[in-house]
Parts: sequence; structure tokens; C-alpha cells
Amino acid sequence: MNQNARTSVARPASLADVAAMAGVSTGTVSRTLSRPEMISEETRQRVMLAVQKLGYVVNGAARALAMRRSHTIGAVILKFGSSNFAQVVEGLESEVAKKGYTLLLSAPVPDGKTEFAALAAMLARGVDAIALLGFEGLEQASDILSRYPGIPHAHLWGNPLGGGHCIGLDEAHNGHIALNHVADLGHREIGLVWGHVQGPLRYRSRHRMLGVKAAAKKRGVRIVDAACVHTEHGFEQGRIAAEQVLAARTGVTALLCASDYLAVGTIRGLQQNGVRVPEDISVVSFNDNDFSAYMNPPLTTVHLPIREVGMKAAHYLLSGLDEDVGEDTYVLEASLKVRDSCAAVETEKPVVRGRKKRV
Amino acid sequence: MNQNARTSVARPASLADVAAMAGVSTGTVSRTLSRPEMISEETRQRVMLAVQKLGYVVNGAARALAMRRSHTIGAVILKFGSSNFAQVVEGLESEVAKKGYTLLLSAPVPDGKTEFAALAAMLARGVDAIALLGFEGLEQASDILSRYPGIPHAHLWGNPLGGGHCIGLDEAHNGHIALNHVADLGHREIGLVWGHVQGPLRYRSRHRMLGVKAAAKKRGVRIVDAACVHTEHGFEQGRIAAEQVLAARTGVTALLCASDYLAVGTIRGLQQNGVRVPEDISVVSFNDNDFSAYMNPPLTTVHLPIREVGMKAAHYLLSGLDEDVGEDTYVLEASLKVRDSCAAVETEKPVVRGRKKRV
DNA sequence: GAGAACGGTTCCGTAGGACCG
DNA sequence: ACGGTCCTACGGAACCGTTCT
Repeated sequence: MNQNARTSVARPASLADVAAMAGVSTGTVSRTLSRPEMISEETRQRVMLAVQKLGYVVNGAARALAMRRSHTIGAVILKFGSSNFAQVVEGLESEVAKKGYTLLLSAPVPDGKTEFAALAAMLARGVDAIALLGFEGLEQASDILSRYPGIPHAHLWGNPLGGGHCIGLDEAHNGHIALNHVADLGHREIGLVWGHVQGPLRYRSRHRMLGVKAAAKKRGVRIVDAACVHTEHGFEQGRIAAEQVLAARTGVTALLCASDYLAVGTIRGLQQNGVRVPEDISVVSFNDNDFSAYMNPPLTTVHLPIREVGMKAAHYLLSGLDEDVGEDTYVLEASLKVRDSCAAVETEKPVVRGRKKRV
Repeated sequence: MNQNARTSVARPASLADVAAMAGVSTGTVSRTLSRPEMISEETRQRVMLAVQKLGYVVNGAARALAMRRSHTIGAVILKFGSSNFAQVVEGLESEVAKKGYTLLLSAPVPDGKTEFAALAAMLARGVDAIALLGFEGLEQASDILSRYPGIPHAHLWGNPLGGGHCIGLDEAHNGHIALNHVADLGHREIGLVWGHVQGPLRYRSRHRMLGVKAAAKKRGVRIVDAACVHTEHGFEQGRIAAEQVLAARTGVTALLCASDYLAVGTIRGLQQNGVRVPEDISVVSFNDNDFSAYMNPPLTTVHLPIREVGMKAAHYLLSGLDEDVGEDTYVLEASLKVRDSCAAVETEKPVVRGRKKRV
């Protein structure tokens, strides 16, 4: 029919090739593949046979161009490996995959510029929706996104209070949970091993700390300044922090750590200096990573629904694809996992409660 | 010029819009953007101005269709969250991003069927290259891939001995490394906490074990059958395995664990039963996860270049895009990290070597 | 079933200026 | 000063493979 026989081996079969072989038009083939119920049994057979023989498979680019939909969802992720964002991605992927969507992944190293370039690049590739993780300059991102009015987007781990399209946690409440637990166990003087709270969008750290402080005030717990250290999240940073706290000789009976990474490092630092956990100092943290239940001692920690954030985001984005849902924000629930790293004050033995609820 | 003024707000600007505004042809605009050196200073200015004003950004689908290249690399990953594949992905992403490529991610739950559907779907989307992680049915994958002769592909964590396009490790050698260490420290009777080794492509587990056994024979170390358990990788599985080993009362002085996950669980199980590590039983494992140095005790483990596998794969795939490199396989080097979970036999105190080399 | 989008890229051709003898 | 050649910058149009009217 046309001149595509010039190279019979090279190019993969196209719709036209199938149509020619089956003796129908390209439109018919297209419909046979996408809405087979509209095609008569007989021609469908013929078309399918041709498809088989030629090993035809749709060209995603052409399809995306014609449909103005790529069936692709972009995820721009800052600090991929250094935190538990991988789990969020897993949640995202598993849910969008169910609807035939695929994740397009970008993990730029944030410097106030490349992350936005990455976002723009993602958009240029024609993603149908976009998920942002760990962004600190949300306004700037919104700027870019506003140029694509039809593209749903979600800000994961964002500030649920500070604008729309956020899937996040009530960090102040999380702070309450942790502090109430140490207060319940009789601790009256505590320290903090925390992330940084300064900067435009250190939202999570800051609000979680605010929650801790508010609860402390209410419960009559004193947060000893000299036993507070602000650092980056990480095992080693936790270890160093522990030594700093110890050096301050404040006599606090408990330490709140902003993440399990910090907590594990902190506990290690404590133990290296002969301080027992929880007999001498109790530790409560946030996250509930996969390893947290298997530490020595197992970590008492505020379980954050990490994977669920990804899944929720997926549903939100997917629904925004069809109907025009207004901007919405979701706050997910955290819950305390009581294990062994936090004991009642003035006791020499670890509290054994919650041993069977380990997960 | 044409009728695209019907909806002045809706559609994003196209190349034609820019061309119209700048008073040039679409070809010129395209060239201005991709090969500016071919365009005269004066018209380039005009074009760029129009691009600015209209907020023009290329349509990825159209570009992919015209160029027959999507600048996208597919990654099909089995068991995303349950292992350290996230790190491999990170390595992959970081390297392909440098060349302007983006990762398309798919993480099907393997059931012998959906994973291949996922692979096929990825190919249909028009990825330029493809990375496979954790595939067990490589032949079947090759079947599908062979229908796309131009698409470079790599099998990560594959068997470097068993065919091409593999980026992997010499697992037998890794087994040697671990066993030699326990042998050097005087252990003569040891047990194994291992993954399953049966099945078509349990290559890694099997060969690593074969390496251990060969080295054991050479060094006169006895692997006590009753102290060997095969299970899935995971903290909890390790804990259970420890109890099984203990129940067998074999008197082994060291345990080799197939991963740090298993090791952490195993140590936990040991400790819960009053067995000290390494004083009573030593543990050596494989992986060197981020948490491994901060366990109690810190894990002596065979460091696997996880991220590097991803990076190497990226380079391999990228180079296969331009030139036609033949099928090649790479084996990366592992190395022992000596920490505190494995001590010399017949000593009551932990060995302190390697304390300063903690990473 | 025919044919027009969809939005780029790239090949091909040509107008016009520079340069040469 | 003039005709021819080369080169550069650009316009025109075919083409990529689907979908939808």
C-alpha cells in the first residue's frame, strides 16, 4: 500500500501495517484494540490475527500525542535515599499501577534551582499528574504548576494547614502523642534530638516541636535547653548528638528524637558511653521504620503512615484526572507504638508492655 | 493565522504559535531550541522572546513521536520496598538524569505473569532502554526483549556467569569473604541463616552459599546442618530463625546470615534468649545497610556496592543507546566491613578492631 | 473507511550575501 | 563590474503512529 516495505526488518509494525494485513482501516484496528465490543466478531478475529503475526504493540508516544494523555504520573522526589521516601514511592506506584498509570521518577539534588528545573522537565514530558515530595519552596513550585491548569498535583508530606493539594500529617498532634507518653511514664525533665527548625519550609520539624512544647507546658514537663540539639537526620548525627547531650550533664531522664534514624544513633551513642536505655535514659522517636522493632532495645516510636501517604496521594491525583476536584488537603493519622526504649521513670527494669504488639 | 484562537486560554502554546508570533516557520523555532548555533543571532532573539511570552514548552509526546526516542529509561523492579532496591534505583536515576533521561518506574508484584506484562507495558510506552531488577525468569524476559532489537537492557543483580547484559556480583566470592573471616577468627562449627536456594533463579542465594561451602571445606570449617535455616529475608524471619537454631542446641560459635535484615533479626532473637553477640555467638552477614553500623553490636558484614550497581547499569544502558555495544556483563567488587558482631572464638570480650573505620 | 488532527523534527530546497577569479 | 560558486539561514512539507469525527 505504502512504501514501508523498504525496510522489512527494521521498524516495528504500525497500526497501518496491521490494517493492511487484516484488510481493514487503521481506525478499525484502533477500535478493535481499545473497545473491542464495538467491532464485529469476525473482523476482530482477523485483526487480532494480524496483530499476533506482526507482533504489533502500540506506540505510546503516538498514543499520548493523539489522546493528549500519557498515562504517566510524575514524581519529583528530594532526598531519595536519605529518608523513607522510597516507601512513599512504593505506595504511589502500587496504586497508580492499578489504574494503568506508570510513575515517572525524578530525584534531583535540591539546590533551590535544579529541583524546579526537574519539575518543569517532568511537566514538559507530558505527565498527567504530579506528586511532589520533600519540597521546601512550595510557592515557587505552585508558580510552575499554575501554568498547567489541567494537571492535578499533590504535595506529599506538606503542610495540611498551609494551602491545598497536601497529603500530610498533623505534626503538632504527633508531637503531643510522643510527649504525652513520656509524661505518662513520669518523666519531668527531657531533652530533644531534633532536626533543624529554621528556614522557610522546615514545616514538619517546626510544628512537631511546637506540638511537643505545647504538650510539655500542659503536662508540666520541662524541656531542658541544654539537652536539646538540632542537627540533620541520620544515624551518625544521632550518635554525635547523644555525646553532646551527655556532655551537658543535665540529668534529663528522657530524650525525644525527631526520627528513628536519630534515635538509633542516639541510643548507640548513649550505650557507648555506658548509659543504659531505657534504664538510665528513655528514648521516644518518630517514624517506625522497618528496623525499629528490631533494635536493642526495640524503639518506642510514633508510627507514621508513610506508605499510606503515597497511596492516598495516588488516589487524590487519579481522581483529579477525571473530575475536577477542587483543591483539597488530607491529614493522616499517626499512632504510638509502645516498645521498650521508653520506661517509667524511677524504675530499673524496662517496661514490658506492648511486647506482643510488635510489627 | 489558523483557527487556534477559538480558545485563547485553554491549550498550551505550540510550536506553531511561537512561529507565528516570531514570524518564522516551525522548523526555525525547533532549530532555535535544539541547535541554536545554526540560527542567526537576530532571529534567535525574536524566537526566544516569543517563547518567553507564550510560555512555550515542548510537548514530550510529540517530540518522542517525531524523534523515535522518548529520553526515558524503564526500570521494572520486583520487591521494591522489601529490600535495598531503592538504593539501586537511586543510583540509576542519578546517573541517567545527568544525560537528560528520566526513569519510568514499574514495581509489579511478581506472580510469574504480571511482571512480564509490566515489562511489555514499559516497552510499549516507548522507553529507550530498560533495567530489570530482581527478575527470576530471565529467559522469558529475554523473549520479550528480543522483539525490541534496538532497546538496550540490563539485568541488575543478575548472574554474571549466566549470560549477557548483567550487572552483578560474584556471589561465590562474597561467600568466601565471609567464611574466611570467621575462619580467621578461629570458628570451626558454624550455622547459616539463609534465604531459599531452590527454584530457577535463586541464583544469588545459591551461589553465595556454594561459595561459603567451598571455602568452609578448604578452611576446615564445619557447617552444621542442624544449625542451618532457610527462610525469606526480613527482620522477623531472622528472629524466628535464631530461636530455631538455639532450639537445635548445636553449639555452633558463629552464624552466617544472608543479609543484614536477617542478621539484625537473628541477633535480636539471640539476645532475647540471653545469648550474647559476639561473646557467645558471632554473626557475619551481607549487605552493609545504612543501619548496620549502628546496631548493637555493630554488624560485621560484607559490604555490597548496591548503589554502584545502579550507576553502572545506567552507564551501560546509556552507552548502548548510541553505539551498538555487544552484550556485556560486569561484576562489581564487595568488601568486608569488620565491626563488632563477630569476635574471635574463645574470647569473652568483643574484638575492638575496626572501631574507627565505621562508616 | 477516509482523513484530519495531535505537535514536533528533519530533510530538502532555495534566496541571498560573500567571495573568487 | 559581472557571472558563477559556496555557504548560511530559513521556509515548506513530509513524516512519526494514534485517535476521533
